[in-house]
Amino acid sequence: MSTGRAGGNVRMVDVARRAGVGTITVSRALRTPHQVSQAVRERVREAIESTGYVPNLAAGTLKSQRSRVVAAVVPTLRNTIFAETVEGLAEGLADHGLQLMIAHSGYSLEAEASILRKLLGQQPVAVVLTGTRHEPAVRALLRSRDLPVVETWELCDDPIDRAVGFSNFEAARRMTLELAAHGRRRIAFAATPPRKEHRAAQRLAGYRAAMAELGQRPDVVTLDEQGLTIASGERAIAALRSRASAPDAVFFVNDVAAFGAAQACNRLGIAVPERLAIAGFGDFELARASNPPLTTVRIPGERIGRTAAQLIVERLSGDAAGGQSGSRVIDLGFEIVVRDST
Amino acid sequence: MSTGRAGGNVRMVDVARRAGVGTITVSRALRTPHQVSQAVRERVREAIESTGYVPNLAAGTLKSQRSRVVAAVVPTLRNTIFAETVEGLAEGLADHGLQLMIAHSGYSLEAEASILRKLLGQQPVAVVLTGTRHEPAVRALLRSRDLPVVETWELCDDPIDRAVGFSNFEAARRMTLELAAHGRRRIAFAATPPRKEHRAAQRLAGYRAAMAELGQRPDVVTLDEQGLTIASGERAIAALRSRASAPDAVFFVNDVAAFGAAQACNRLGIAVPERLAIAGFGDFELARASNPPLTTVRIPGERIGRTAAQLIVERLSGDAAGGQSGSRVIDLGFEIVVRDST
DNA sequence: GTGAAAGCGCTAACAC
DNA sequence: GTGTTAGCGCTTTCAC
Repeated sequence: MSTGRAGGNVRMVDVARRAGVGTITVSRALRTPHQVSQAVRERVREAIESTGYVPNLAAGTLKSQRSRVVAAVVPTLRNTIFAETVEGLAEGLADHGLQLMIAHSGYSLEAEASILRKLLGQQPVAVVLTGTRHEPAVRALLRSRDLPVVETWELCDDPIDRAVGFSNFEAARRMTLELAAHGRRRIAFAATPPRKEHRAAQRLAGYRAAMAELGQRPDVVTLDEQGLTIASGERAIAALRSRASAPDAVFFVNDVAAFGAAQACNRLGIAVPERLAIAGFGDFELARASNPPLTTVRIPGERIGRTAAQLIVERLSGDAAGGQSGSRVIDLGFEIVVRDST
Repeated sequence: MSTGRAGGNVRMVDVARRAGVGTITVSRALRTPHQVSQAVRERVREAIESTGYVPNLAAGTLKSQRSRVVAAVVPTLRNTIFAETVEGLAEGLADHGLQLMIAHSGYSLEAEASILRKLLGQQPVAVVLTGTRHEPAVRALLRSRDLPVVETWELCDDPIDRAVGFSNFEAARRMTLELAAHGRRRIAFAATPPRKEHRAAQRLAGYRAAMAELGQRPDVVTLDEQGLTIASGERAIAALRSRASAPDAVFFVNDVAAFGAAQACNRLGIAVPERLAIAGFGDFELARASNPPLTTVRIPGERIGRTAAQLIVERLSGDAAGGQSGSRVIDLGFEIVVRDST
């Protein structure tokens, strides 16, 4: 392997020598400038500039037992909604000099566990996970350390440390009741294949709960394995047509599929919302662009990230580990957005 | 700040003691297992398991001057297309035990430079950048080190080290000529606001070149500041209608805006492609889902990432730094996909 | 406000 | 195939 040489081989001593100070002064000028006199600070700044010095964080991390890295695991980056959370998180952290290290698990809990183990080797100061379902080893691993951990996108009675999100169950339940309140009788739910994703499963459960409250039989269509594509929504409509008893509303687990469904209806001459109401989940831009625009559930993707960042910063700067500066679980809520598709 | 204690405080010595070997043997069992006897390897494995040991990479990095981290800077993660590149890259690297550290620049070259400086502190073994336009300081900083650097998404005569991508100029030029070949006379181009993104600027230049070849006057509509949203495409159509001389084709810098344009046409009763042809760029799923489906340029987002990973791995495992195992610039090409919108 | 000495936990180099 | 020794470049601790 080629070298990847440390710090372009300029070391802190080199800067110190050039500035005519000790290394510790350079270190302080960098990390706690207020502890260094104006004049020295300036000399150090110049020395850094002229040498092109970049601190070797590995050394600092090793000595101080504290990196400036936060590790995060998301199912995928391809889904805009996680990307928003990640950007919110990255920005919130960067404001405090923390760097995000992201890995994706492909929705596999096993992958999550093994990735996390690798990430922990980087000595992160905090960990952000997606969801509240993890391998038992993950909880153990994280709890045994004195690390801030934030679980996102779901709520949870017993988080590893903190959780920020909203109730997927409640959101789906409310949307289902909303459809019923608007006079829909046979409300179907278009779900992802079972077990794939806990958040999707919770939405399905919320739908089932609402149907039970309404005294109606649930009617679940399963979307393709392939996942949440526009095409899968189109195929779902095709599947529904070949059924004996047609629903008068379909609630999709995701806006992307709902959009595809609306497109398919347009093509097939199925009047939306007259003959079939369509609802989605996520409030992506697609929902507004759909024809007709989709009724959906708006969820606070970016705010989840920002809030997670804030929790981490608080916990890191707060007094000792357990600083209870708020609840362990933060519910950012959701919003039912009614548009013309229902 | 709370501690974020190293390796859950189990150190390599602890594992070594438990397995009845020296630390170096544990180190080897982890990194080069074939150098350790079967029996010892097994004892070490057990010791690691029972102690819950996680190696402190900071120490290894410090000593070996080589981390297992690759740093990447992308403009944004919100754009699916970069997300694909990032996932391809992450997967390609993970196969070789390398961890990706991503940061986003928000399309700002200054931000890119300052972010990169921070990332370099993490002692990455390689760097991946988006685009080939950077602050001069970035080139200098990277060249002064002996690091594999891959610039992506564009081609370039003089890459910092390696480049993987396709010609945005050529792709746009070819699409424009394609539209002309299909009989379009007044071809407009819907561009992003100037200077924002070099790749978009190159597409505009390709369009202009094609128009010059055709002996026609270019007609450029500028999309909203806000960027590449469906709504911006809709507004572009509105803007075009209020013009004296209407184009008979619009080539959008991006599928998302093109999709919005097609929607707007449907709403306004502008026949696509009869009265107005619409072409996009990117071949996102939206392009296929559009009504009519969009003619567009397909670009190899994920392959760019995979190829970048491969180049990095090659350069790292190859002989000394300069190992010329291929060209410095890899053109993955593009594909004009003709659908019903033109 | 500044410095000197010690050592974080690994791995390279060299024994055996 | 395995162990010993030394030291990576910082930051902590303690002194001034």
